[in-house]
Amino acid sequence: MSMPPSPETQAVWTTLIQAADGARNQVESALADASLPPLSWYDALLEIERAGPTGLRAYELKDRLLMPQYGTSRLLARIEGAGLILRKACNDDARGQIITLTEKGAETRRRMWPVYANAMESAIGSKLKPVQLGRLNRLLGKLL
Amino acid sequence: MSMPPSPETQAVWTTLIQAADGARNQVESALADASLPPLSWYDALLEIERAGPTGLRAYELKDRLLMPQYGTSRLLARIEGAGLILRKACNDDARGQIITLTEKGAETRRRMWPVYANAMESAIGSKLKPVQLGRLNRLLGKLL
DNA sequence: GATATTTAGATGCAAATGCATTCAACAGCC
DNA sequence: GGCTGTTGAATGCATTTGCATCTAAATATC
Repeated sequence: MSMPPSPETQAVWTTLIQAADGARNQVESALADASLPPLSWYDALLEIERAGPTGLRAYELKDRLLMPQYGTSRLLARIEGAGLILRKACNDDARGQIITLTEKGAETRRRMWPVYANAMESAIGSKLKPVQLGRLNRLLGKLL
Repeated sequence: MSMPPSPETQAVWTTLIQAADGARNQVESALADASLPPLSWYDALLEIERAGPTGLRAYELKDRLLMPQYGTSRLLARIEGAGLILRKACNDDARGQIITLTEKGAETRRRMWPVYANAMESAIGSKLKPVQLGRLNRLLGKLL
């Protein structure tokens, strides 16, 4: 069934893309200006930290980050290269690997947060009142 | 001044990024599945078409597409390679170029639209009622 | 009118992304 | 056990992006 999009739909499409790109760019440049790694590293580090000392499997990370498999593989390679994570062999599955955070990884994530948080606040929080944030979040949620 | 982002702000950040990426991916794959060029081509072709037979300058396009200069330069090179636009020398500025659409370019844009429109509708229009679209658009607009 | 600054656009190089394929290990089935 | 299909992860190759720089033309300054 092929309904053409209403003008309102088209307007939402445009502002949605622009707002998201704008916000992301602001955050990315804040991190870059502070000589910190990009956003994708933060997301990965956070998930790995959340998994605790047990660590987690690479495919779990890919699921949580909503990333393609090869993207995860390469992201992990870079992050490991920077010494922020460890990849150990997995006992119950010889193909798999267990990923854990190093102390340096935890520390990097901690240093990234204030910069990230600050940029997020100025790109979003400062632009809307709390009630509006709630409404916006509910509406955006329907798109998922 | 460094206010930490409220949980609502963080929630909006997350859903905003996810919703935008999701919508964009749906549109991009719809185009790819139909063996059509990517979204960025559409935006460029549309702007160039709007400029009419007079055409427009490359830097105007960059301003309208909110793209970095080198991105525009290369995008135009690819689109020209596909024979969808013409780049002519500019009379009043020897550095400049005038970009116009070829018939093939116009036709390609026309063929892309239904696919684009359809994906946009299913990613956005079908998920919200008209009133909600209006509200969402107004809220997103505040982020710009 | 010579010199310095800014602007339009391209490009070399490095890094990231997408796609398809690879390899090895696992799981199911006979 | 042997065979088939599936899953976890890596990688070769081409395309795209980002950054910085470059060239040439235009504009401003003196």
